[in-house]
Formats: sequence, structure tokens, C-alpha cells
Amino acid sequence: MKTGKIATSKFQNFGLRRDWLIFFLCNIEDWISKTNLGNRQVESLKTWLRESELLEGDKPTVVAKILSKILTKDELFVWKVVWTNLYYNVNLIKWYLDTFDWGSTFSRKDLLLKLLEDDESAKERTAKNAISSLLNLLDSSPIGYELKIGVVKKIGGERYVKKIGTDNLHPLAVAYSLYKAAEHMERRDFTVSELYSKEFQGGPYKLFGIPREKLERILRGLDEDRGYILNYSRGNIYLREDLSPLDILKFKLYRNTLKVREDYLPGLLLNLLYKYVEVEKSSSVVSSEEYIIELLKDTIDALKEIKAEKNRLRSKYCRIDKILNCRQKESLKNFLSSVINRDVELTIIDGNLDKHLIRKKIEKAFKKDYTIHLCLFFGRNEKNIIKIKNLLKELSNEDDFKNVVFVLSEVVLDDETFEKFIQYKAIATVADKHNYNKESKINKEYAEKIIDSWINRVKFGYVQWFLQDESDKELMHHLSKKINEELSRKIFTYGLENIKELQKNRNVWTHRRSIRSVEIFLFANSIEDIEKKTVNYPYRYLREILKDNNGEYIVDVNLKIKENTPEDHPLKKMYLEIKRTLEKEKNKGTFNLGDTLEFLTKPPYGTYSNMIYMGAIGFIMREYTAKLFEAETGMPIQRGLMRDKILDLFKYWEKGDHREKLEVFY
DNA sequence: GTAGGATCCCTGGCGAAAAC
DNA sequence: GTTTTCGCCAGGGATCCTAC
Repeated sequence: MKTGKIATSKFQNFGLRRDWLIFFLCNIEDWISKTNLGNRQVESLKTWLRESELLEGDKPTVVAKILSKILTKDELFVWKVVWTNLYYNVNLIKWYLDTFDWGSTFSRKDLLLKLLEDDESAKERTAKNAISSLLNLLDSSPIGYELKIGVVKKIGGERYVKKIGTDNLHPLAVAYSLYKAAEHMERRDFTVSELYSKEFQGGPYKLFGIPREKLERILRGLDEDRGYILNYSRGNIYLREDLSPLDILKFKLYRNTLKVREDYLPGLLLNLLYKYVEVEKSSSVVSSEEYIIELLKDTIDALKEIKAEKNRLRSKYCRIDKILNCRQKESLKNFLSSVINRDVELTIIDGNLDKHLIRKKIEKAFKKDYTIHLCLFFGRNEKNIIKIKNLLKELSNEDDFKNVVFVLSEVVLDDETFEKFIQYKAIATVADKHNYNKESKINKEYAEKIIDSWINRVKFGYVQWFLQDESDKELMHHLSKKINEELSRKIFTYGLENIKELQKNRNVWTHRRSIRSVEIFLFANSIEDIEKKTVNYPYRYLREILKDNNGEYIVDVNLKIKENTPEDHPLKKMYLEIKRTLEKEKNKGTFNLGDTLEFLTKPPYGTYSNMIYMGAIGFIMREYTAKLFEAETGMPIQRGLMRDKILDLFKYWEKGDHREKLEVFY
């Protein structure tokens, strides 16, 4: 490792994020050409990958190639290897692990002050950048929130880190950390006691905070594994001379290929056996024939029970939407809507359902007219995918579903994943019945992790989308941008998203009431007036309502829409349609403004309560100030009252409240 | 020695969230 | 509703490294 400086800005303030590493490991040969990260992010990721020993120059290393194969089976193992490598290559990580004790909590400020104290040459800004990278790494990767090497929490205005540690260490992760330490310390035998000393350079305690008792159990297990990995006796660890850290990774890869068989050994059965073996070891009872028959009877009963439970669960979880829990559904929704300005409503549908059931499900799925309606479909195999594609082609062309974005994941829920999920669920249920609470909990977690890992593959895989007569293939993590920039405009043809500059800021799209936005446009006397009132963020984006895509105003100085403005400009279109609709109400007596203008909330307009739409309606309703009268009082609707009517209008559209206040006449 | 690319570091704009 | 603060991110200059 390079000696000296701890503080560094070489990570550009970014941490190594889970999504980044997964994306890299899924595309190790061509990740640079496929990535949509910004230039500084790529620079940061490259640095993290080099320091993690996954890149050499711009080429993936053997370690990267092995980890890419382990990733889908055991993602946490990958992070343990990365963390181990970072300790030896990044002064900042080494400093963090060497300096702070397990179990302690410290604020961002504490970290900064300690860093400035320990690295006197560091400038404050550089130290801040370094801490920023470290916190970002802990906050956005499983190193922090799953391995609990630093759990980041915001208390009040400040971020705090709690260095908790984990005892959930794979034996081979322990072995890897020991062989890494051996490489750096140039010796191959250690004592457990020295692993727990402050001076030891790495090892499973320094890196992961594993309790001694748990570590000793893992070491005994490794020793009993025919001494392939290491020998352990009475607190002494002897590593093999002919093995390197890389060999441990190869061993893990080999184990993974055997894992399919292991998975079918029911965990509950193993637990039962361990339990009996422990009893036997601690007592002086010699196994009798009867005892063994009794033991086998119990285990065979357990196997039968698990088998029956599996059959029951296969029908219970026959549909993908039943397999996913709320958190997993939410995670997919957040992923798919990450950069979409409008709210998104998502429904997840199993493509194997009958056509009429699918139709019914979609009809019930969406509650609001102004949101993006997303239907995410999953299949079970390639043949299935072809069938679903044909179905979606048909549905997307139907009039009832012309505003629904259909998305089909090309990553299928394969039999292997499904069976593993069922296996763990079945063991958990049986364990629960027999009051093996710990086993039940562990197996429930395994089942969830199997699906989490599959969701991960889905997120970085391809999808086929269908909207009206169009369809295309896209990486799922690009779909959100595609919807925001293209598909949303296809649904809301006269929505304000058609003004490109308005898409640049999310705040103005956030669902909220904004009296000021209404007032800015309703009360203005001239364009200068509007410009003056929209100087500061976020209001400055609102003036774009009055511009076209070339940045030219579509209104004259007196705020009249120019004659030559194309009729498909969203604001002009809304203005004309409102005019046409209200004209019809002239001489007809009292009418309800909310009902009459409700068409604006649906496609192709998609009006809802946010800063830009409230501003736009404020602008359009200028025309009717003092021309409309309130039914209840007979009073003319002047500016102030018009503002209140507009606020009521949005409330009525949203919640159905205040309808009576919207009764008006000409 | 020099050119050009890679890396390191500082600065500041912007958006989102928190505080007022 | 407005102002302030914090974190994310990019631009760009300085320095280091490497190939010629």
C-alpha cells in the first residue's frame, strides 16, 4: 500500500455503490461502453475497482472474473472480498478500521476532526471529500447496511456512523482474509489472540468485527473440512504453504457449483443432526442401534413434512406477484420510477395468468389519471416470454389500455430460483411448526435473499416495453429515463412535459399545493412582472410554461398568447380547450367549474396539483377574472376569489372536496 | 526533454431536505 | 412559504507518470 496520506479526493466524493459494482460485475468486459454514469462517476468507479483489485489499468482481473460468477449465488461474499482488498490498498479504509473500535458511534464531524489530526498534511476540503466518499460507501453498499461495518444514520442534521460488525461470515471469507493477511505479513501461522490485537494487519476481526467464539467455531469447521483450507488447533492457525488468496476464491467458485446438491439437503434435517451429535459428544452415551433408528425416523419424518409443505407452497406461490413482498415490490417501483417526474403507479403481473384475469387486474390497478401507469410482467421461461410478448402487443393496441406502459422483463423467474425459494420457505414453515424459531428465521431470510438476488438480475437485465403501436427493447435501468423523456409525452400529448426545460427540475413536479405559483401567473400584469417574481429557484423554472422548445416566449408583453403559436403547444392547447368548453356554458345558467374542466386531469393533459400545473391554470384563468360569478353569493369572481377557486379546483379533482364552492355562472 | 494521458485536488453550482 | 444547509456532481487546473 502507498504510505502517507489518508485524506484523498481520488474517489471524487463518491463511494463504491452497490449498483455500480453489480453493473461492473455483470458487464466486466464492456462496462465502460455500456455505462450511463457521468465522467466523474466513471473516474471514481475505476479508482474503487482498481483499489479493490478488480481492475488493472482498464482490464478486469482474474479476481473480477471469479467474483462475477459468484455474484448471483452469494453477493455478500463478493462484498467481503472487496472490503478485504480495500483494507490493504486504501489508506482511508485502513485508517477507519484501525482507528475506531467496534461498537462505537461517531459523527461525520468526529471522523473529519480525527482525520485532520491523524493526517496533518491534509487540507480540510480534501479531508471532507475523503469522509464523504467513506460515508457514501457505507451508506450505499451492503458493507454498511448489511455487514454493518458502518451503519449510517441521520440524527438531527448530522450523519452518524455506528461500527457494529457482523458474525455472518462465510468460512471462506474468513479464510480469504487470513490468506490476505499472510500475504502482507509474510508468515503463515497466527494465533487467534493476535487476530484480536489492535496491531494485527487485517484478519476477520479487524475487517468485520466477528466475535471470538464465532470465529473459533468457523476455524474448527475449516480444520474439520479435511484440512483443505487450513489447520486449526488450540488457538493456533496454520495456513497452507501452497494456497494463495486467489485459490480461496477458486475454491468458493467450485463450492458454488456443488451448492445445488447441498441445497437439497434440508437445512432442518442438518440442524436436527447437529443437535443430536452435540448431545452425543457431550455425553458418554454410546450410539445404540435403536438410537440410530429413532434418529433416522425423526429425520425421515422431517423430510416427508418438508416435501408435503413444498407441494403446498408451490401452489400458494404460483404467481410472481405473490412471491414478492411489499419491500421488494417497492424496490422495483422505485427503480423503475427513479427519474420520472410524474408520479408512477405500478402493478406487477404474472404473465401466465389468463387473458381475462390480466385485463381485470389492469382495470383495477390504477387509481389516478395523471400518473404513469406501468404494468410489469414476468415469465417463467423463454417459450413463456414469446407468448406474453404477443399478448402485450395485443393489449397495448386496445383502446382501453392505450395509456398503459407494458413492460416485460426478459429475465425470467427460472425453475432453479423458484425451487430454492420454495425449499427455504418450506423449511422455515416446518421449523416454525416445531418451534425451531432460529432456523425458521434464517430460512425465511434465505428465501427473501434468493428473490432479492433475482430482482437484482432483473434490474440489470433487458426489458421489452409496449405502448400503443410502439415497442422496443431497453436495459431496465435505462427505462425510467426513456419513460420520462419519451413515453410520458406519448401518453400526455398536451402535458407540460412536452416543454423540455420544465423536465429539468423535479421539485416543480412534486405533488403539492403552491398558492404562490397560482398568484405569480394570475396576478401578473406583464411578462417583466412574471420574470421579476421568478428570479429565484425553484420558481425560475415556472416561466418556462410560457416558452416554446426554442426558449422563445409564446406570449406578448401583455401576456396574450401570440397568434403564431402552434396549437399543439401544451399551454395554448389547454387554453383553447378550456375556452371552447366554457363557451358552451354561456347562457346556460349555473354550472360546476370542477366537473366542466375535469377533462384536464386525464390524458392527454394530465393536470395535477404541483407548481407548474397550478401556475399554468393560474395563467389561463386570468381570462375569466370578473367574467364569472359565484353561484352562492352572486359576486363577480375577481383576482383574489379566482385564486381561491383555482385552489378549490385542485382540491376537488384530488379528493372530491369543495364541489359546492365551484358552482359558477357567466 | 516533451507531449499527452492519467490522476489528484479544489471550487462551485444545483437540487433536495431541513430548519425557520 | 422561504431560507439555509448539506450532499451530489461536474469542471477544470495542477501534478504525476509514461512512452517516445
